[in-house]
Amino acid sequence: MSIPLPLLISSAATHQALSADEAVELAAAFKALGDPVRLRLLSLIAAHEGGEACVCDLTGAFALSQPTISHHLKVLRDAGLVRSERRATWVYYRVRPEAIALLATVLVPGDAPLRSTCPPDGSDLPA
Amino acid sequence: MSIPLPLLISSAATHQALSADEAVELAAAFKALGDPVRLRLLSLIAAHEGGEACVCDLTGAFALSQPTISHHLKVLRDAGLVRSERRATWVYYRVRPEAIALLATVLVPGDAPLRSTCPPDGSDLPA
DNA sequence: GGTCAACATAGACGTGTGTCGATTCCGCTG
DNA sequence: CAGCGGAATCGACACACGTCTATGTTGACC
Repeated sequence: MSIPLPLLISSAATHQALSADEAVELAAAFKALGDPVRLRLLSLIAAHEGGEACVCDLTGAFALSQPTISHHLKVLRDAGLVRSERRATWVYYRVRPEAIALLATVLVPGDAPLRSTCPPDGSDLPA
Repeated sequence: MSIPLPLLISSAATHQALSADEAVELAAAFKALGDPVRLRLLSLIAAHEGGEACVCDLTGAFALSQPTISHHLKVLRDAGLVRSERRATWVYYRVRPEAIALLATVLVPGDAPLRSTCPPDGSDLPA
């Protein structure tokens, strides 16, 4: 009975318009995605074997300097989209799926997905 | 057999890392979402009755000048996230659900959603 | 036709962002 | 300990972005 129309970009909990605070927080994450290099970095990390990649795996994929890649990784990490972990000489980056899933949920409210309609089973986001 | 891990930020069609061209296109859309005012605008439009709102409905929700709101609406329109239509004196804005859904699909590849696992029924994105 | 309201465009200004080269930090290994 | 390679930080610079005021454009109404 709720959800009168293809209601998008809503607060995941209430399915209402975003509050100013929610918007600020979410916009920071989307802003981090708003650069082609960072999108590809995220993609490369996710697609790399084991779901993680060290910086040396990533720098080669771009015609950019190592500090620039490092800067973009920092932006992604500050936005909460990736985690980093030092192991010996190398630093490994890994995607934080909860953060990505939250963004997707905001775009398409969970129990009214656009692409396929599942019977509501009450499952919620992991963590 | 495919999808070794929580594979995110992938090309919707191939489930592989994004190409440079895909990344440029998608980043432009995410960048448009990377501002709190634009996120709230999108949210307000989607939540408004009939799924559309005129500019006069939106300007009152912000402590910003009318030209600034107009500017943000133009950014959203240029990114393909909303449509605008003039009716008499007023211009009505409406969300383009396909565009939003595409972004969500990139974040969480369609047939391996994070939040609920549906039986694959082969349905694809509308339009 | 004149006037008014809704909305868009133009120009200006301060701040933020992406990139670089140079340097520094950290941990391994002779 | 010295040296080396991987990665982060620093400082600088050009450009993009968000906001404003002022002005233009469009359609309705007297």
